[in-house]
Amino acid sequence: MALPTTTRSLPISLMRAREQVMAPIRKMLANSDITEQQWRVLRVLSEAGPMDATSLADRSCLLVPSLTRIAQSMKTKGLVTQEPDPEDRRRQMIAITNDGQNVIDENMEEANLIAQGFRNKLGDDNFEKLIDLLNLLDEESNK
Amino acid sequence: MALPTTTRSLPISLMRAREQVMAPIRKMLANSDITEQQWRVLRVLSEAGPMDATSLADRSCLLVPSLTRIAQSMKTKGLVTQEPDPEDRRRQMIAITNDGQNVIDENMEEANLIAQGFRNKLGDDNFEKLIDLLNLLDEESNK
DNA sequence: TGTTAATATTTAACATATTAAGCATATTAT
DNA sequence: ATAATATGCTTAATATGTTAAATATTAACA
Repeated sequence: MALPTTTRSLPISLMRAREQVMAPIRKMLANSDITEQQWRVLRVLSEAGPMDATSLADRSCLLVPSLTRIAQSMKTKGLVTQEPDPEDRRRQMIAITNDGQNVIDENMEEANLIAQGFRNKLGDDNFEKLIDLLNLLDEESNK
Repeated sequence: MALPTTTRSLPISLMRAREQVMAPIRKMLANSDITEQQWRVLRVLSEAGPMDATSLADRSCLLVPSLTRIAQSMKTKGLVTQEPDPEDRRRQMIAITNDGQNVIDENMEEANLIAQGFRNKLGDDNFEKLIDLLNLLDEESNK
């Protein structure tokens, strides 16, 4: 057992890969003083428009309690607004503001370059294959 | 843009896959009242023997400040010991205890079954290919 | 209509992630 | 030897992850 088994461990490899992919994104976002989670929230709202907290959490890959806090701090920063749905006052509708959209606009180009960099690193075929396999892990067994 | 781009986003796919892979492991460990991070620490110590905190953090995929507190709580639980290296008293040597090894022994079989489940889900070739691609993301560009 | 169940969100409590600062010990250069 | 630097770890501060409990609203229904 000369070489550590962690090199061939799926959880470990996933974790390390995620670190590598996230690092340049976090670095980019530090200039705008937002976290990667806040970035995801902004991107979802920018692409899909206002939505309720549960849907937003789901699409942003956040747990609902995390989103609650993130939305609060983003409201304070003026990046999003939040108000109850008149149809169902349990629902909190969250929307991006102009300032929030500006953060998107200021960073999207670089974000695309970063994504392209990883694609180039693997090659197009491998890149697509990787995403297919990752998505395959995320299917069905969610019972 | 009918379908969300997040399905083909590498960071998002990595995150979701990691969630799916970790979920059953966390569930298993809840019975032993330890976290997945503590599990990683125990496994590294069990496989590689006592080592200093920085090496342990690196091999456990933890940041050093996180390891500091995790080691503290694991000492409290009696899972590990910690004492300064006589050769260099800046270094803290951390070792697994018998109780810690018992946690490994009690869970390893099920852990292997969980890992095997994901391997079966993808198929052997895809599983190896996936790990290769993930490891490829984690190379070189670490400048 | 009043009670119960379900839904949507928030709060709480504890653990980790991340970055920066602080501290003690070692090393290096002069 | 000693001041400057580097190293290894801890502490601190803020943010998120995770699970459970609490709150508010709506739906179901006897």
